[in-house]
Amino acid sequence: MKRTVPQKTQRRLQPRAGAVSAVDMRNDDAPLDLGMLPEMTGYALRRAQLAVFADAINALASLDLRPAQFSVLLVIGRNPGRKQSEIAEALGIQRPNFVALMDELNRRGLARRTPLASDRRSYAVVLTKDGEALLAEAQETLTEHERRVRRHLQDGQHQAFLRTLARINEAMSEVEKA
Amino acid sequence: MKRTVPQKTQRRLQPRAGAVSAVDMRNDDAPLDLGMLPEMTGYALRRAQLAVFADAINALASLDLRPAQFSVLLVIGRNPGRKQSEIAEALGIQRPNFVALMDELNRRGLARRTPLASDRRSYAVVLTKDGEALLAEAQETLTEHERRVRRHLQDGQHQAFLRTLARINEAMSEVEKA
DNA sequence: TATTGTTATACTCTATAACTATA
DNA sequence: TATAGTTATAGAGTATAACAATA
Repeated sequence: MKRTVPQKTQRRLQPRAGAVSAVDMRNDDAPLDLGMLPEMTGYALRRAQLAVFADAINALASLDLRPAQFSVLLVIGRNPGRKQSEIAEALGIQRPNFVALMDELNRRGLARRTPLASDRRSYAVVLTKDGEALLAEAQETLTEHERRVRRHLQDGQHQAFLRTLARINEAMSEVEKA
Repeated sequence: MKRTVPQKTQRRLQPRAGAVSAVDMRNDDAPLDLGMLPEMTGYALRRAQLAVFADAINALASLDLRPAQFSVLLVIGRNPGRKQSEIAEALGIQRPNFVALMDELNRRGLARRTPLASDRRSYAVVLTKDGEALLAEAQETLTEHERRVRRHLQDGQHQAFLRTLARINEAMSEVEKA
């Protein structure tokens, strides 16, 4: 299998004595240039969100809860007796994806579906005593987590920061519809 | 459109002769209570990140690029000849997951692997002409996207905002190691 | 022994179509 | 016809173990 002319993939053959290509002259130790990425709002938002979530996920793991499970417990606890689809919508979770989530909370004895007499297609969802207790623990755990996050924001700064995040969220979500 | 009775909120029809459970007495029209969620930094970060990314994803879709593909093109373009594993690490992408990403860019003629004479285990990755052209287009597209995002930040505010995001990212990433 | 690229695999999250039983 | 819950499924994204070639 030998070729004479334009090798199909341009394989860089042997060093060919001194024939160091431009590619090989680079400094392999320098940190990579990320270009415009660090100045992009979305990139910065994503990195910060992942870093904050890593701490929250780790904290909730001690209760065997993931963030989505916590948010479901919280919203059911705050709105007992609402329909399953209302809880899902409030959290931006699609109805089909909510089923397994709810099944798991039910299996663990944390939440229950109860038939609605007024509409037999629907279920009202409520927390069990165990669910309320676990929710209370999770809220304490996440309050500590939130303190860890806010340690890195100057006093009073986090209010303005949260407002900015909410404004971006609302404004960009509107654009989305257009 | 007047009504004599303010039943708007109490529209639980068919009270069914006292057979109404506590669950059924709720106001089904009120927006749900999200509890502590809106005050949590991580929740606000996530919502904002998703909203901003929705716009970026939509913008990049016209070039048949996803955000991860754009970031790979960008970092290769800025650091031509680097090893595949270096590009992946700079973007926080695990080596096994980078393979299919790189395969796809290669299949589309946007990037190439070229053998490294100095270490025959490694490949240096570079953009093709097509890859450079598409990268340039994508950067223009995302610069417009970034303008749309910053329209919602007061003048000069976005610099402080980006710094805050970066500080949170760095600080929380350190904690992570501990 | 350690590292690079790779394969295989698995689990989460998300998104859509379509079924059922009700309304 | 339309809606609530469900099933099935598919696509990304992400994570780890292990192998071959090479260092």
